[in-house]
Amino acid sequence: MSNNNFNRSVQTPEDEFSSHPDFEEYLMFDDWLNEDHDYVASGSTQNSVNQVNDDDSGGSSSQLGGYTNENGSVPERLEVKERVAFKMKSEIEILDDGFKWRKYGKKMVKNNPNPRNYYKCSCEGCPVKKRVERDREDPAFVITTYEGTHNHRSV
DNA sequence: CGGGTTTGACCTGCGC
DNA sequence: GCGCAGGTCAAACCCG
Repeated sequence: MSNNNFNRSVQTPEDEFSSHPDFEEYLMFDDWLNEDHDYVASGSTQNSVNQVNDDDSGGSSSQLGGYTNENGSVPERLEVKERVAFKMKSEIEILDDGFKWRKYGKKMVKNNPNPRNYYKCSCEGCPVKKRVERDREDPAFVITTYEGTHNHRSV
C-alpha cells in the first residue's frame, strides 16, 4: 500500500495515529471493551466513551485490556484473544491500516441508530476480525474494534 | 471471471 | 423456558 504510516501492526495505535493528521482523536478504551457498552445498560449516555478519553488512557496498558473480573482473575475466554478498540474522528469508516479486510456482516445494534459492520482479515488463516461503528453520540466519530492478532505482515 | 459486498436467515448466549 | 440482541453464515448480487 502506498500509505507508509500503516505498515506496522495495529497493536500500537498510539504510535501510529498520534502523528497522523486524520486522527484528531484516538484512544484505547479498555473499560469500554470490558463493560461492553455500559452506557447502553445504564441509560446514562453523557459519559460513555468520552469519559475514558478524559481519563488518561495510557494508564491501563499494563493489564492488556483490563480483562479482569471482580475477583481479579482473568476470564479464560478473554485470555487468548486480544482486543483493541479506538475511536477517531473520521469521515470514512474504512481506512487503510495496511491490511486487507473483507466485510462479512452488518447489523443494526440497539441504542445506536448507526449500523455496525463486521470485517475479517482476508489473508488466509488470519483470525483477526474488526467491528466498525459510528459513535451514537457523535456520528463524526468512528469506533473501531480489532479482535485477535495478525499472524502475518501487512499486505 | 474472480473477489468483494449486501442482506436476510440462522445460531448462540444471556437476562428475565 | 422464552425472547431479545449480538454475531456469523451464505447465497445472490455487483463491479473491475
